[in-house]
Amino acid sequence: MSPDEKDVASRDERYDPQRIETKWFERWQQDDSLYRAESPSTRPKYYVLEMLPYPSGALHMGHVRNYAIGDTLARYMWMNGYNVLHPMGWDSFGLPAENAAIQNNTPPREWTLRNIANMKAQMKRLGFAYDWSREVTTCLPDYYRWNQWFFLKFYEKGLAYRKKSKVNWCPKCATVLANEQVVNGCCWRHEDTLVEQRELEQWFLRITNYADELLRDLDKLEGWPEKVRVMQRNWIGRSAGALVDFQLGGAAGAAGSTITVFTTRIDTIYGATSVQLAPQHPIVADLTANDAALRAKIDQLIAEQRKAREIGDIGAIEKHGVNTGRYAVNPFNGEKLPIWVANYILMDYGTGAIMSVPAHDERDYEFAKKYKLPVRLVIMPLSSNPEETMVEPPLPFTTLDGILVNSGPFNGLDCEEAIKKMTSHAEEHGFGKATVTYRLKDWGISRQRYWGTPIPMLYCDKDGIVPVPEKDLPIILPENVDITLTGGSPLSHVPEFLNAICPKCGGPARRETDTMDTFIDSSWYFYRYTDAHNDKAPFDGKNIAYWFLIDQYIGGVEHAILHLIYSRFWTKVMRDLGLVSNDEPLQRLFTQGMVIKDGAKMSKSLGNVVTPDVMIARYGADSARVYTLFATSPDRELDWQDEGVEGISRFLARLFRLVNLKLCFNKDEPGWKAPVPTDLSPTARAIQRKLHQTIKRVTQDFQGRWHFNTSIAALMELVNTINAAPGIEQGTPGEQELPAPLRRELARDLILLLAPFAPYLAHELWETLGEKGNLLRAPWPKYDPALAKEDEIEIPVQINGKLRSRLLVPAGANEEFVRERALADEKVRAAMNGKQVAKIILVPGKLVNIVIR
RNA sequence: GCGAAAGUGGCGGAAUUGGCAGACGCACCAGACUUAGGAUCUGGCGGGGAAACCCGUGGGGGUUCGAGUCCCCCCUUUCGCACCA
Repeated sequence: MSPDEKDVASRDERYDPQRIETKWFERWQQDDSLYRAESPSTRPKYYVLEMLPYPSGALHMGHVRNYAIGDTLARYMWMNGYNVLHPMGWDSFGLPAENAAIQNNTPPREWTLRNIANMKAQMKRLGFAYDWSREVTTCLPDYYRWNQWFFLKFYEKGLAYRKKSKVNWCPKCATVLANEQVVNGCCWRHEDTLVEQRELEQWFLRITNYADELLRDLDKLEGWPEKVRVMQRNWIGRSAGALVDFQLGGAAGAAGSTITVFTTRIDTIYGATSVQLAPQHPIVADLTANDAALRAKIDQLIAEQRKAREIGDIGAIEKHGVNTGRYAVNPFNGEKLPIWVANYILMDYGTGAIMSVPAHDERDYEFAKKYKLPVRLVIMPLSSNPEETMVEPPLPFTTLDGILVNSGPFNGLDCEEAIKKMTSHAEEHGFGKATVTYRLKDWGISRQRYWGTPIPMLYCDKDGIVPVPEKDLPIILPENVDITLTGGSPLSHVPEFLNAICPKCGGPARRETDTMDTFIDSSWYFYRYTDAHNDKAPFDGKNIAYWFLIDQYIGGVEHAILHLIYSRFWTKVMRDLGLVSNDEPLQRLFTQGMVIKDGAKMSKSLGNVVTPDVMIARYGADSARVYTLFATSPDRELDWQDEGVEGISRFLARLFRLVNLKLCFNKDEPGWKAPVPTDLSPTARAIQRKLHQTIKRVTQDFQGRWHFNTSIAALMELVNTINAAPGIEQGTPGEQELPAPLRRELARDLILLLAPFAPYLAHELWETLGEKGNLLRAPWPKYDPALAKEDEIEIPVQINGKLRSRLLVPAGANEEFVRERALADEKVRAAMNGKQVAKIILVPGKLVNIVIR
């Protein structure tokens, strides 16, 4: 063989991912119907969705992992005959585009669209099977016009309103944030930037109208991780209790005004020994009107609260307060209680005022001890021993397992009953009522930024707030806006946008110049995928009826209370608008783990970033994809190791050579397409058994826990097993231990099992094998339980629980046989050393344990 | 502080229900082929020991014929919540 010939041969034998992937990439580019979902269709549907990315410029490994999981699942479902909807889009409004525009002097639209083009090319190169005919780009008018349309519907229903209030302001973003976007008092985008409070007039969506339903329906979401459900439950923070009015008394002014407290424990009200106000409580201003010294002390409390918020540990600061010298009257017993202002009372929860019951509340107890306020026991614990009922508990005693004492007419009631009766009592006498408070607040959606959906509202001097008529939608976001100007929203500096005509009176009107929070875009985008080009409506209900619910949603857990609660809210409103009939959008949610390297999140500053482009160039897309699935199970954190990708690349090369050179070296050989004979040699039979066991394992991984790492390990085992077959190296049929039909079956099923994980290589080998049809529509292989079954098994023999020997017995061997073989075993006899058998534990097919004395 | 998840070789990780701990891969060691090897193949690879054996799944106790798996206490890590009245 000349050197030239050798080179040619070695090139063919080598797994060359660049050659293979480029070839298929080009073919797939030419056929945009490959991954198109059928709609309408009578076939069973499967809607699998990964969270759409923000087009930041390039994909990172977290994206690759997320989309590899979804793509693998989508391909598996296709091969199982489902009509799969697997779309992709771009969450493309948002602040980074504006920042980039300022830095690079590129308009946000241009920057964004360029990033989209780049990331879309990366996705295609990675072989992700998306139905691009349904692509959704939220920053384009054909999408955001429906944000505006929805906004008008919300407004008609009273679900969108404008109010002036204290709002979260991020100085770096130069805009308002929703409560959900504030993390530990800081901006979710700028973790070191403390959010300020500003008084602004803003648009809000009434998500609190749905608080109860959002909470209740969490119980229905059985396909969601419990972790996410707990986070949403906490965020909604429902708390049932009562409001009670305390009349203000005292020497000066404001007589007759009241302080309303919120309590969940009205049953302890006879134990109240003070009233505590948040330092920002409005009535505090009256109380301090003539007392500069007191005012100064209260300002100090406010400063302490702010400090605590900065530290991020609100619970850890010392409780501290000041006595105002005034008192309030307990409406149940007429008692005069001193009014204090304290740093542990929060203005943004309940009413910002509480009754302090030291005997039955941790915090009140701590505070009362510090300031020597009286502690009055009003609940006695129930004891299982009736003789001991009246033993005083250690304080504070905070549970509901007790009965009332020192509580006038309510003495003797148990706590639960007392809460009901005392609430009614307060209602009947007009000084209180049952109420429910939530931690969830209405969703503030105004943003003082340019790159977002314009809010379709007008301000007319004569008619006030006027919605833009539906026929005038979309309100187009103007181009060529100078976004560097300060003072108000960027759009307020654009006269041709700002100035409009009032549709009611025809007079001049001003447009709203704030834009919408981008979480609106992602709250309903997955409905748009079902009908992406509809220009009459956001979507057609027919399509929703077929495609919804989304069968599987896959993304990071960081959106547990942002995107995922807004999306649920949006669906419920759409249902009440009659647009959809489902109560929830997502049947199942899967949150994949983060990708880290060297123990830390990949980041430029740490220099530990691995980019998809480099991985593709070095190993190919298949290796990068398979590695992200093999390194660990999808729900866990993935610790990236470059050597690991190397190992996967070697595995794919081994598989390539096995199929290409050893299993189907000659497709014309006689009997190639014949059925697999039943009289296989023991070696061939063992390999056939391994094949069926592998099909079983991989199939079960898809149906169960999605532990694709073990699926891929199973494929490796299969490849190793076949490679170890005697004579497999020989390129001539006569010397093969494995008959041609078995080799064909092995190759075929191996390729099918590989197809969801490594689509490029699978397609290449499918063609090598001479198969014509679309691999994505080829049926998933079925295992034959009879062929998967072992006919001889190894049984460990233990003596007193310690392994002493192993027996090789036929699979169905009866107990007596196994017992005798075990007792006759040489190693066992030696280990028993003539001792007496006390007991023999025999687990059929599993083990023998001989207990000796 | 409260709640959840996790802790297994040098590393990533297997071990669906209590039944042979360490599958699979990486790294490493030895060998083969080779002008060469960062290619490929073969073998080895938890610790101790010459071996028989002994020890070993964060630590301590328990249940069981048998525990990585179940129960109790403790430690560590990650995540969530955190004066929510």
